Amino acid sequence: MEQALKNKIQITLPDGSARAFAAGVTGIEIAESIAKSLAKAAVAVKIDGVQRDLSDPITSDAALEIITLDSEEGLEIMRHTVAAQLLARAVKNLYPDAKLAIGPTIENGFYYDIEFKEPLSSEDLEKIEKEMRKIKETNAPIVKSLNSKADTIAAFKDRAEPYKVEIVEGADQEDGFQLYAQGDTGFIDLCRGPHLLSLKQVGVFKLMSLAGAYWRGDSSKQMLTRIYGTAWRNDKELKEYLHMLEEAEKRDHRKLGAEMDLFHFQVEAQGSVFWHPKGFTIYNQMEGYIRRRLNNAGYKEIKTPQLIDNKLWEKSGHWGKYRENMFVVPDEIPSTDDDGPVVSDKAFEKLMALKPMNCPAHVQVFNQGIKSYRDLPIRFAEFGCCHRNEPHGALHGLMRVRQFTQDDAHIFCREDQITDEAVAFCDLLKTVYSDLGFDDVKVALSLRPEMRVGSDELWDKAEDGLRQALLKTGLEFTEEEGEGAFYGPKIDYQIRDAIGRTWQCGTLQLDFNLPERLDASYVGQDGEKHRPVMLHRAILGSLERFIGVMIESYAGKLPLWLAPTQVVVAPIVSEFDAYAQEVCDAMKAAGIRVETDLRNEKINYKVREHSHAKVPVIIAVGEREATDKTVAIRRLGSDKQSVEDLAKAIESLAQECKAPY
RNA sequence: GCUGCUGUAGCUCAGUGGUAGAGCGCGUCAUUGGUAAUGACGAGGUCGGGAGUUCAAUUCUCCCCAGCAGCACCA
Repeated sequence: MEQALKNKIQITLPDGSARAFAAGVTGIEIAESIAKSLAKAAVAVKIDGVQRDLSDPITSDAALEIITLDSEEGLEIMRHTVAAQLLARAVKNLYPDAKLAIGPTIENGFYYDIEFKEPLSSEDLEKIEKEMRKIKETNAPIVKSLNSKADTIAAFKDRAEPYKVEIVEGADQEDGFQLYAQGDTGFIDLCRGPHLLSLKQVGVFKLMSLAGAYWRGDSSKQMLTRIYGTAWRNDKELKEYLHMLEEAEKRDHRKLGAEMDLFHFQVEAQGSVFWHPKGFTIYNQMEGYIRRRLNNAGYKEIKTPQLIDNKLWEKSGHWGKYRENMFVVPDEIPSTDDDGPVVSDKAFEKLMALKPMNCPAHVQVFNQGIKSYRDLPIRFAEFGCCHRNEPHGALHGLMRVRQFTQDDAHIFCREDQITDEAVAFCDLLKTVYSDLGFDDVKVALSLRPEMRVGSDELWDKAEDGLRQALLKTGLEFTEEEGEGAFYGPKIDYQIRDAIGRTWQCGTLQLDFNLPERLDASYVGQDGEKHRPVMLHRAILGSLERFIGVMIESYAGKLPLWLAPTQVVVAPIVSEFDAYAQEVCDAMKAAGIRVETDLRNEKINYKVREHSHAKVPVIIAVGEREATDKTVAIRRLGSDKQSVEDLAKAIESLAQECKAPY
């Protein structure tokens, strides 16, 4: 009796029901006992919340959940199997010398980092994919074994897999290394699992691209070849995913920027934007909108120098920590002698740098005159144009440039003002994002790192100040231990765009360091000198990048107030050019950005062209409209027209075309 | 910066060891038309830059530059 009890274990299912099984029962056996269909759909189990293989014996009472392919978790496990079993084995079949590194899953797919003797081409990718299909057809069972450290190392040394050896050697466990084999094919892969029971359960997959990636993400280490792939439950899902990728490509701001004639780049100013009239209209609208918001929130706008002597950068600490990202200029008049050097050796004794940040300059403004505790908080805003010497490979359209303008501001305040300032900032940021169409904001509070300046009391106060501010604003947030900057804790804000991608734009950073280094102070109530706390903050981050995000999120169809051309007035026949001009002039007078299209083209052609150019409102005027003093309005994205009285239309459009603030 | 791929007309892209082609756009002319392409004709290119192989290179080889993807870095 006692013996029998010992051999029985209680398995609790997610619905709360419990069943008894013999100790050593496996997940797949339990699934089969519940329903055959469940066993068929099962890909893994969760035992007490931990993912395990269906074939793992369960030896003690446990809460068990069966993971099926329908779930996101199940799909991820399937992708993992495609990477670690199909892709890895296919590569080893075709390239026996290839060295496998790691093959995790990522959003929408997976990759595998592998060292090849020769670089791969896209034809190789097709070859590998073909081989994967062949392997999948074998429906081979996937069998796991548990091994000791020594055995595992020996197995991979035997197979000349140095990366696997390195992984195992670096692991702190001594036992229980999981090796997955496919039947008796001789293929094994090290993996934390779980994996499918057999290749039979694999859905559809496609290899997507090749890229380089450093071993262990370290740029000083070996560059491996990364093969990216995607896998889905069925063809329909794969098709939808590929379609989504196409859509994202269509929204690419670099493409839309060229099509819509907003901006361009050229080699003579790599990484810097040439704004065209239409693009700069958007830029100016954004800047004007933020300026009004900041002004209303008690900020004072300033403008500080572009070129600053390196002495100040030395004091601020940028020279030591940030110099490789700075553009440095000798302060000497260049020689006009064509044969000689442009500047003398001596010129390098006096250097200046284009500012990569505005903060040290803002402290200079703060430091003018004596500040009293009564003056605080002081909020200096600047549309500061910064230059950063970014690695060439990092440059990416408007998203990553070498010259950009921040909607930057620095708040100088007392320690007791941190929370109020942070609350005010969070509120402002929420309002701005909402005005711009971003209501999904992810917030992270980064707390003290190991290496830091400032006392623990100060950090306590600062971290709690930010935490209270977030709670007060009602923004949901996560806390990231150790992720703060050495000079203070920070809040990072990520917005989610129309197709679900996230962008880091806004930030609020406390700084205990810079006021100290640049000797900023105010006179307290006690008549003594005190250090102000400095808050760095931005909402858009960089105007360039944010406009890029707006273009992609709106797929070029910007809100009316931001559209470079808000209205085009097109006569149907040239007889009514004069009326079109009259409509245009009246709208212009009402503050609308409006143009006429008097070209000798059919109305169809004009509608098509301006629709492609993403003009939000097209007004057609012909005989009827001219006679009745009306306009026929057509909105972008609709093929309906509405005929309205001219004066009324101007009034309502003018209202609609206004910025949200 | 690293790895790989790419570079042909304003744009999208064919193509070839023997001096280059399409569509769109652009220009001219005709056409005055009611909501996503009117027609005809025409102009446009040192085939990214440099070197090499060759009788001959846009095509093959090497170097450089730039763009793209990813990595690393980051607003």
